[in-house]
Amino acid sequence: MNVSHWTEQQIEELMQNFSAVCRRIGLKLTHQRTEIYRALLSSIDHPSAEALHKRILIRIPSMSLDTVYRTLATLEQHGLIERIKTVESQARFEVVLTPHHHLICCKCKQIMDFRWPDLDHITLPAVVGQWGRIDSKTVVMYGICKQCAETD
Amino acid sequence: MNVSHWTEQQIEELMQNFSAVCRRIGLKLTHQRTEIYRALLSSIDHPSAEALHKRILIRIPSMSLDTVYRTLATLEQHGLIERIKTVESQARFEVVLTPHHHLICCKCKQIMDFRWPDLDHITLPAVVGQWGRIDSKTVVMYGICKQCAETD
DNA sequence: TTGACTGCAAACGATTTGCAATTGC
DNA sequence: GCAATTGCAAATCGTTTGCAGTCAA
Repeated sequence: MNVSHWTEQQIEELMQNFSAVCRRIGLKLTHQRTEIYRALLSSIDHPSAEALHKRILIRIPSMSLDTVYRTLATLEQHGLIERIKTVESQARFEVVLTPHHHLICCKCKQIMDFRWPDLDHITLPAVVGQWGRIDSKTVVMYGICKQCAETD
Repeated sequence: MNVSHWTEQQIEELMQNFSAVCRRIGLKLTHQRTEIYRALLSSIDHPSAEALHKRILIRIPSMSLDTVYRTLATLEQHGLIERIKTVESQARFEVVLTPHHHLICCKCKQIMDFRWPDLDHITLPAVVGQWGRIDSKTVVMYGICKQCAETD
């Protein structure tokens, strides 16, 4: 299950809060749902749906992978968890230009490049240096581009 | 095919350069390979393999999707094109914490969070403001973590 | 009781692979 | 001529969906 951000007691408090929120927004408190949330709370390593499922199976052998996927989607919809932001599933390609960053419009999915030389000059947080060697540093910004905002 | 970063003439120059590089590194200059590269050069919108394939089909109806995938992989291996960096194909989840960024180790695929308050204070490039409304701003850094670097 | 939720199995989309035929060098 | 490359079809992987049974409220 690996180490968590939280102590056992904090986890219990957060689970209480989870129950309260679910009740408030009308999500049924099923065994599966609470266990999926607890497993994610108890994980520090950003597990994938499948990794999370494997962990939960140890405690609840009947848990199905579909339920994990569906529950993660539900919890995400209600803002209880976050999918780590990336370009959608399809990989996209580009000819190598100079280093740059990406603006992604959540509506039209278009990606715009931009440069940000200042970013290369500001000091990185100390933890980054402690972590290891950095090969690339990319900012991904999500938002709504003006065209999409206007055609709303 | 949509607008390109380049003029017709620049594209021809870049194609010349492409041929030279392929010859140098021992990649055969097949019709498909050059057309895939040209199509990508002529695209400004970060197409997916499938999108690129559709475009090429107009000019070369026999082009197979597999070849597009394979060629993109080959060109990427040789550093001629870049796959836009994201977390690998699998989506990963986390409980909502405070805003943070990600360090991803290319070897062990582990993701580490870090905060970077300074980033929130520096001014964004002007183009970003012109583009539209920003909802989120995430830095993804790729590299090799110390553990992996040591066990090498 | 009843609609929300689950498990199962089958479908799905993006990508990769084995293989035989083709092509650049 | 030979190895690299291609097209085809089938396999794979992560994820989603239809459906019938189950369970929280």
